[in-house]
Amino acid sequence: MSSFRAQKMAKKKQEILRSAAAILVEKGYQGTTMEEIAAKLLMTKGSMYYYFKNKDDLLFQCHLMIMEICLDGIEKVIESDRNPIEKLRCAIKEHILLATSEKSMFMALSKPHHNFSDEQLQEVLGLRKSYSHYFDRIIHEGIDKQAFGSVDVKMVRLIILGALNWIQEWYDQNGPQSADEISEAYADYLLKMLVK
Amino acid sequence: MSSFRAQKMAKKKQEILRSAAAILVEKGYQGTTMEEIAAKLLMTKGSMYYYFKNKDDLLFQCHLMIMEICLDGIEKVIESDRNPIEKLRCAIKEHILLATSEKSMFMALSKPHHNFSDEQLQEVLGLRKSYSHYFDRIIHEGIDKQAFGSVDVKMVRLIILGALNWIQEWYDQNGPQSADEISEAYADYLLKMLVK
Amino acid sequence: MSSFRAQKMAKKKQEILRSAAAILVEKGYQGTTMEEIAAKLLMTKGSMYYYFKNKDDLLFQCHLMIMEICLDGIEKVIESDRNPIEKLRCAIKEHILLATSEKSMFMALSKPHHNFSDEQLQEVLGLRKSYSHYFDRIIHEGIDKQAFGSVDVKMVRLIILGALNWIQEWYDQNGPQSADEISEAYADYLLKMLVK
Amino acid sequence: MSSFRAQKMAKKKQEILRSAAAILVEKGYQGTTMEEIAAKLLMTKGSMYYYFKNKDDLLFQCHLMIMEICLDGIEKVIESDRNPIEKLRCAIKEHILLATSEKSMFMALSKPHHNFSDEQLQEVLGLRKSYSHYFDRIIHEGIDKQAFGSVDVKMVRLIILGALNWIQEWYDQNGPQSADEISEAYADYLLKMLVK
DNA sequence: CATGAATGAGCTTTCATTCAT
DNA sequence: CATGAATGAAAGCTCATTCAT
Repeated sequence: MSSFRAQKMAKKKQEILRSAAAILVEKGYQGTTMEEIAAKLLMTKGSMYYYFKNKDDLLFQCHLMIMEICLDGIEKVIESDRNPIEKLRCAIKEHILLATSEKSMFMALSKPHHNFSDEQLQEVLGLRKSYSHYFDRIIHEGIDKQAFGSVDVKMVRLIILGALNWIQEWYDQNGPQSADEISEAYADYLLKMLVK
Repeated sequence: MSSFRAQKMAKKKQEILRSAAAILVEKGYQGTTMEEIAAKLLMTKGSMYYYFKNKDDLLFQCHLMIMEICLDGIEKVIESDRNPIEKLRCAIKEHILLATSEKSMFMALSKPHHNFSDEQLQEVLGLRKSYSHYFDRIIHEGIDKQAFGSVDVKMVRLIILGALNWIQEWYDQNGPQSADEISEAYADYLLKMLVK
Repeated sequence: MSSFRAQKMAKKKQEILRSAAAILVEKGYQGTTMEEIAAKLLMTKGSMYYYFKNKDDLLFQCHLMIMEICLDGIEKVIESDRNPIEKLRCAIKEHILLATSEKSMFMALSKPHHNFSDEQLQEVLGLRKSYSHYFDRIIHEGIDKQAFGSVDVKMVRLIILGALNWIQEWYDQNGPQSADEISEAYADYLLKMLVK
Repeated sequence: MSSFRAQKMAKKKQEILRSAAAILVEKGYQGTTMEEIAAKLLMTKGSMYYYFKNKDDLLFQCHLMIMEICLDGIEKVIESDRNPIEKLRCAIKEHILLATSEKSMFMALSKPHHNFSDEQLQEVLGLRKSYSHYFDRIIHEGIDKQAFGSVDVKMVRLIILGALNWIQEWYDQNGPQSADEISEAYADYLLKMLVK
């Protein structure tokens, strides 16, 4: 009943967010206009405001949605019964696949400080931290199980995430390398930093 | 005489560019206003247009300037008589130092495609390619001299530059780690991907 | 049957008008949104358009309703068998009570010229004129019966109505003076202008 | 030098304020658009923002300007060596002349609470209170000197100001009565409330 | 009848850009 | 050369209004 309506609204919101994410990743926050987002969905500017309070809100929800997808992905990896090496390889692959196919804007919005309210910022940073922690956990596990050498966990994680997020800058859907090949190669090289 | 004038103008241009770069890195292209840039230099908006055709031009020159600094840095490294391992270590350190101290916006401006004219874009991409090639040359040299394993040069370079450029996202001047320490650690870990 | 429906509709209309009047008086015509009016009645924006053609119409009907109440009030006073002094005193009291309790927007909407159609404007002005005439009649009656001095009727009426309508600007339901006390005092002072 | 520029800017500001005041009085805050104000001065919307931070600021300065004019007027009356009756008569005349000729919006903007920031509101209310106090002072003086009966000062002042402010609602520059005649009549009648 | 959803006109505001002085 | 001033295009946002269901 009312939940039906609510669900329909939620679907529409998701649709908008998905579409908006692509543009936001492409052009950045300031470079994206509400009109553009609307036009891509054959809507009008005004209609967006039925679903989202304002541009900031839209961007924020975008962030949340993508972060959730990312977190879902890595949580499954964490909970699997793979060994740490395989876990890290999977996490890397997953991240790259999201970043290339789903237009993930994970951590893609530089300096979110300038766009979000304090409250929103806290939530975004919290989720980012969660995601980072999952990576740290895998690395720690590897060290404990002596699969990895005793590295500076935070540093290594920053290197890995940096390398992964940079892919969006140069990845070309029609380029010579498939996302799969890239992720395979990335996983191989990055793991060399860790395995004994 | 006219060269005197020209030199004075060049100085002023440099001054503006240096100041603008800092703000541009902080707030992004669209988030930075001409007024802000002018205010920081105690100028007025209008005056900027004596030195630069328009905002895009300013951004473009900014890019050129920073790229030149970066290229100067790596060229010196290339021409030194260090071995490949030391060269790569130096290049990494140099890049990080520029990225943290000089507020380099090297490659920091994502997707320049949207702001530059075709002509400008070609020049920027050319310089970026030059910079990349220098890294590639060091890696190739390492492989030839059997200091590095036979890696996929382009892939490894992308990983390295990605990791380096990400530093700007989290680096905090007042944080616990100095740029020096970071660069040391980064160089160590990244080299692990390469050395046999 | 149809009269039953009609009656039910009329009731609803009244309900809406009463609620709308309060907000309109508070925030003015332009400051009041259809949504606000609807929300206060737990309706939706769209539903209002079943009862009223548009916002102007709503405002117009609002005016009519309130004017009718005011006119009813003063007509009863006129028809009573009080002497002119008592009639004027009553009329003043009645006006103040309406203005403070019932949130009368009598003449409260300044410059209605900008919101109403010509036709509507004529009707509103007509009713306003009627109301004014009732005051004039009382004053004339007082002069004829030598209860009042021979004043400029229109001028005195304008003074009285101005003083009365201003009350809405400063009246505070929780203030020290009750509407009753205010009306008592106002009547006393205003009558001093008239009585010999 | 710089004061010359500043003075020129101040002049322009005044010019805008004067023009804006007229429209604001006519159409109210929400009904007035920046474009209208600009158009009347053969300017463009954008230019207004060179002189005023935003619409609220413009309105606020408008208020201040008019209040200052009003206060100047009544201060001169207060300081004159007239007797209380003449002072009150002058104050009333002055107010009416301002309200009719100068398009005074003194206290004309109903419910300023909805448009001003707390800080601004305090200042506006402060000035209003000052103006009111001047009237009170005259009335008190009259009572002390036994020119007036012992009336409720606040009440009488509210009646007077209400009557005066209402004039804007019906005054017509081309009407039969001149502002002078009106003010003469108003002063006469209103004083009857006071004199013994 | 009522409403959820969509629309589009209109408003405030920002800002790159221009130009007379 | 530098600047104060002006401009206009474009953005974000609001809201009266409509309409299929």
